[in-house]
Amino acid sequence: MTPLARDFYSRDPITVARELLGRILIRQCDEGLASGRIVEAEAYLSSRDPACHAYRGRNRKNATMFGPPGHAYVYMIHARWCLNAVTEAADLGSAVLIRAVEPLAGIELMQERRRRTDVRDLARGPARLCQALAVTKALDGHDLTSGRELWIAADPAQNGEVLEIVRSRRIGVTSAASRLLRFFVAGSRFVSGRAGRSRPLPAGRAAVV
DNA sequence: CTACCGATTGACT
DNA sequence: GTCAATCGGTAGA
Repeated sequence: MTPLARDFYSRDPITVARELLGRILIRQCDEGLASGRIVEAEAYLSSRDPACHAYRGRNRKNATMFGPPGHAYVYMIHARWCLNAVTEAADLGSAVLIRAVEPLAGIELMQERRRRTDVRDLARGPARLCQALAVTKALDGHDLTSGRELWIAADPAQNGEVLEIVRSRRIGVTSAASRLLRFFVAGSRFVSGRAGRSRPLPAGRAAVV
């Protein structure tokens, strides 16, 4: 499982968010290995996006967002951790929030960490995913291209299949709420929020990309 | 030092 | 569907 290279992340966050879907997020630590297929991600567009933590410039908390692309930006919200990948270029502050993965390896480990047995509840949501994969502030600034501890790789089983991707408003954001910067795999049961219930698209709510 | 907030979750009706 | 607990970071006194 070779890690995606820096070039992958050195593109605009919308492209990276879309292309992260279907890739494998891998967590290796003393307890063992756990992984999942990314099925949901959101783009945060630096100074041109009021919902982005970097919108008002650099501070102590968001410093890693302004570091090199391909590094993890981990922050706490409502007493829970969330994982981003820094994108585009250093000093810009754009990133992709990884919102959900479909559990693959290490399911028992994830069940212990989450204290839940239902596989659908293990990593559906940005903070659940971090709990399942033991992602904390300790990994803030970690290099996702290193192939150690935490990284992202292509799915060897995908074989060039094309994913059907749906685009919608981001979840939970209070500013720039109307922008369609959330992407998820159509029909996946492992997507958070209003998604699994795949109804026809009420105009403006979600659109197939 | 205290007050307030949030890119959430889980329990509940 | 609703709603309150959650706690580290930040701002402000």
